[in-house]
Amino acid sequence: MLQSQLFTKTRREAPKDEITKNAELLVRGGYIHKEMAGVYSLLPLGIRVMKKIEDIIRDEMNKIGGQEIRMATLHPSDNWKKTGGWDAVDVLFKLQSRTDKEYALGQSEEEIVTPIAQEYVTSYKDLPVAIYQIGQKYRDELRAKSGIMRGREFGMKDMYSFHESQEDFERFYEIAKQAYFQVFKRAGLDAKVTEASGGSFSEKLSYEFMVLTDAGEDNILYCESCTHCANVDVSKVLEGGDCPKCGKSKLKAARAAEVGNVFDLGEKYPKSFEFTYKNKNGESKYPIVGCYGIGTTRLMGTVVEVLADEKGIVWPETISPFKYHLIEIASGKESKGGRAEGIYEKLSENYEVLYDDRDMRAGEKFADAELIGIPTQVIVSERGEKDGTVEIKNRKTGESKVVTEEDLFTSNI
RNA sequence: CGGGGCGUAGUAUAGUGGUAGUAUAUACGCUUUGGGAGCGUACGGUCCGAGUUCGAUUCUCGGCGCCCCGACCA
Repeated sequence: MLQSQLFTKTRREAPKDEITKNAELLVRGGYIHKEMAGVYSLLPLGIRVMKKIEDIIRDEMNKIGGQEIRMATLHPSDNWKKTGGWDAVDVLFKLQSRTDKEYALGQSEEEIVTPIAQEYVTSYKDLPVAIYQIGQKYRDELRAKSGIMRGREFGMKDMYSFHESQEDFERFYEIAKQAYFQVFKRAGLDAKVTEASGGSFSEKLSYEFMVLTDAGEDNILYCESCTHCANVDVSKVLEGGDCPKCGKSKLKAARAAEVGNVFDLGEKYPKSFEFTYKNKNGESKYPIVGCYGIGTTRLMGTVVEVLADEKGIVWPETISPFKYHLIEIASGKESKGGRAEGIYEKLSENYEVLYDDRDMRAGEKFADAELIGIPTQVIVSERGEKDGTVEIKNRKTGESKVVTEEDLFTSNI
């Protein structure tokens, strides 16, 4: 894409109404536009990042047998009244039509997915099944905060699985857990999963996937020698205490952002909708339901928080809006055009390229490129004109090297 | 929801009970061109309502909005 055609542009100064790094950089870079507290629109660069995040999630969910659907976000109030959520869920946005009908905006989709599954799951042969969607969620938060980390409207992947037994749910949970780790790893994050809260069999399982960052809202304790991680509120060992799992290290305290979670919903929702299936013996049974969320918007914000440096955003290649940022430095009067344009044409046959063809000085282009954060910059100027080379600069490390155009086209860099 | 802070050009900021200033952005011209260039010109602003006052962007009250801390986060 030609950067001269990109309708957004960067801002030199941080907006006065954003303090957090993720919002400040994403607004300055032209990724997002704030509509009101806790509500942001995604601009061309932002939607590209979001789509990549969604594609990674989609890929991993499909691999474990998840089937994608798209549920309504405008919900009938009856469903929420059946489950009790209409009165119990305080973050539920409720709205009234001009004919006094009541609706809810989806803050989670059990009320919708359960009746859908009910229609098709009638036998144990139909189980297990996992259904997911990626879409917008609405929550009437008392206080939106931390930029895109906690909004009133946000993107989320939510999957729901239905099982014949608790054992089968837990079997599937392990599979989903590995898929979640893959998602976060592919998106450039190192996630930890909290241990189940308490050991009592009467308590339902609930796991949270955490990424260490000061921008998070949770305080956790974790072990550096093993995978142990627990929320401070439920941890039975204090900071500095021996790890209850491996005993090799002392627990460390940290701030973390919850980027994903899992809930064991048991039979609650099937019961609310009288959703039963027939087991092998012809008996009617309620399925066990599991719910798995990943906040896509929050994931995007977390990546910015964790990887950005003082110059701007640093995207992992997997979710960067473009693979290459081609920067033309037209130091001489008439060197503009020709060479860089040809490289752009050829390079964009195989890769996503943002081509800074704007008539600006080098310093401003470099500053913009650093703010936007595409991992690999390709700098074209008269320097390599004679021998057909360009400069490749790594956004993260700042290291640069000279490569031939041919090597660039074949990504042999 | 409790507490605190704040609303001035597109953006970021000064300032004043009496004509609102700077930077940046934008447009045009000339010079410049590997780290956010220089000069000149132009365009553009006091959140909304009420009150006090001869006069309110400024003071008072109310509303709306934004940020931060806390609480909350099936």
